[in-house]
Amino acid sequence: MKHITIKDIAKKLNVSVSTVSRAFNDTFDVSKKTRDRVLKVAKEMGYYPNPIAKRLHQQKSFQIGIVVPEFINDFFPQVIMGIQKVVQQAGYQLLIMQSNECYETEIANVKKLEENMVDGLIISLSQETKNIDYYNQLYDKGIPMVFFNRVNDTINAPKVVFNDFKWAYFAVEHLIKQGCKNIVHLAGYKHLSLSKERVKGYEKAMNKFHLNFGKQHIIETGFTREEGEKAMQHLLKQGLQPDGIFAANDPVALGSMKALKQAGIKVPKEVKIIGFSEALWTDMVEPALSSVSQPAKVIGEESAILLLKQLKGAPMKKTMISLDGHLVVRASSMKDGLLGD
Amino acid sequence: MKHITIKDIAKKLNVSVSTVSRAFNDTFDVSKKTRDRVLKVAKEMGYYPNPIAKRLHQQKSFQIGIVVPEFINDFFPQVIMGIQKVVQQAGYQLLIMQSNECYETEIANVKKLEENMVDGLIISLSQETKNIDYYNQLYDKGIPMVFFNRVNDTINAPKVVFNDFKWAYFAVEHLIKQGCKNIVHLAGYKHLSLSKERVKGYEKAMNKFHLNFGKQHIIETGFTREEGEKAMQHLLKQGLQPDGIFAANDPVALGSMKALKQAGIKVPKEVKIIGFSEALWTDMVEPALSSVSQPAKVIGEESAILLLKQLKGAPMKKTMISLDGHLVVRASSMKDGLLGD
DNA sequence: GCAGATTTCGGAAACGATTCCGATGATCGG
DNA sequence: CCGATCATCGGAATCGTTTCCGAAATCTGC
Repeated sequence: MKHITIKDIAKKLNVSVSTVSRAFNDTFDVSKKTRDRVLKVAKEMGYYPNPIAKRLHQQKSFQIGIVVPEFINDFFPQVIMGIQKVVQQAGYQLLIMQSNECYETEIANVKKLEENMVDGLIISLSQETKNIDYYNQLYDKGIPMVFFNRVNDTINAPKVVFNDFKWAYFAVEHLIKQGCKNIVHLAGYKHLSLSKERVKGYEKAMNKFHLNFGKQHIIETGFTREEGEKAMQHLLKQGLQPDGIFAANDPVALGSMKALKQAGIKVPKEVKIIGFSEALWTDMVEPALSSVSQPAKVIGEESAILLLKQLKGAPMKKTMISLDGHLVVRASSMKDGLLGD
Repeated sequence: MKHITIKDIAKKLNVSVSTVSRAFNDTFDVSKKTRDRVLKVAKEMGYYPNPIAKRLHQQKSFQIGIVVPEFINDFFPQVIMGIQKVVQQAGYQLLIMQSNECYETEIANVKKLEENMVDGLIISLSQETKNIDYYNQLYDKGIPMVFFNRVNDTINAPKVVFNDFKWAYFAVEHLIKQGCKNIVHLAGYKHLSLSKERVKGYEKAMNKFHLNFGKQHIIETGFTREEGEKAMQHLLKQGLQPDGIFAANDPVALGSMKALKQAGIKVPKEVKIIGFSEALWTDMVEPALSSVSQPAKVIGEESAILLLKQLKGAPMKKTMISLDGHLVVRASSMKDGLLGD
């Protein structure tokens, strides 16, 4: 029942505990003969070092705190998988918390992680979070940190983001090439930098093809299906029917699709739709939803690598890694969609 | 930069460290006056106790290990949320690992958690896992454990499961009441107890209404959409067209739905379908998929409560908690589905 | 063969908390 | 007023490991 310690081995071999410790840590000042003896007996007794004692002595918890807005949708779990894969090899553990898109719980989570003495933090901001003073204070105190995806312009710590601007541009360009001329952008929340970037990408594509009709074609919706549905219904009620929709994410795209169907408007024949973020169910709906795919796992891996560098003491300037994805074109945005009705 | 310890407070107040410790732990042998003094200064200095030192002394890691097959789909993340909610209040942390449905990594994960000296384990077995000797050894050694959902008959530790038998029965009964007479069950994997239970529920309902045509109506499929699609295609090629399908889970149900549509067979008019587990996208497909909803979060909470009881030293007999869900009836299984085509 | 360098190891301090033991001073009853 | 109880606190051990310091023991060169 009781755990075998370094002392038990020392007693059995009539050596000191320091010798046993040296044998395990492979230091220079222990003879090969005694080291082999120690290792052999330790294996026989089923010894493995107590990580808690090690942590206390080395003044390091070997734990990394993670705060994400949620993890019931598939994006964040995939990011976390990427993080886990990288940090596990370096001997670190993950403490995962979720803010539920709420600023107060987000900060409370970070404080709880601080009390647990995590060695570093990886964070994705909640929708609500606008004030990031606390984070900048932490970072300036020297605590290793990385932010991903939900970031903010004023953050000092390094960031890993998706290239929202570029891929929003490609998404809209794709719609235009499929024949759309009157494209509406159902945007998320204005204050998030990812929304800003996507709006910029939308505008650039529209300008390039001389299709820009101004800000009334950009509608702030939020990120849920219900909000997408309502926005579309509102638009139709006003008598405005676009022929293309670029949605902030896949649920919003789906919501707008439902509203169109209910109004008897055919997708993709009359209106073409493309979403964002590549949810797991995009090819299960009908017509199958085109979308922009983000490399969630890679985002996690890159974030973890950046954090590990900081943990090794590497000086980290205000860096930002911007990752690329790819368009997943399906029936909902095709000129002559085979599956469309 | 450096962390404030109990010694710093002791020095500042000219008392011993033991007094400071007593003040925090609220023991009887410290005067209220000095306790208040200590607490006040501690707050001023921003002190909080080092959890690692506490863990070392108390010979407890305050960590709980979790092993699940995967967490990119929504079921397991929801369970984990339930666990987290309960254990966090009791001061425990979660170390989450995934087996990727592979027996070897599952065992490797458990061993890694042992080395990290977790105080207890919560496990959901992989598809592959048949041999559970290692788990029974661990449990007999006295390590607190709870299994959930993916369990096995020979496990000694307490279990928390969904009442698959009962709700499979209700699902099939629902199809029968909607007019189905020739119902096929697309089952998962035979060796899993949840599949066995669902088969039993299917059979009981069929027997009750004198509709049982034997084992050829039960087809082992696995758990993916592709497998559901193939199974259905195979069935149609044989000239066998059921009028109802009870699927092992939602992806399999969706796969069969696709195969039916491609063959020009109308859902739910000609064939009615019900799935299992209530994936997030069930109301996004068309026709919306009926399903059996499992209380994932409650499963997590109950598992955590059972584990905490063991951690407090409560003797735990071979118990099993069986939870109920509810039917979510949508268009895919309705006699006169409004949304059906 | 001996001074000095080198190898190898034991003892003890340290990490930050808890807790047992004993000592001091105050208080109380008779 | 004095022995005994009680409240309050300091000192030290403890948890399991690492690491510094110093001391043997062996080895090197001359």
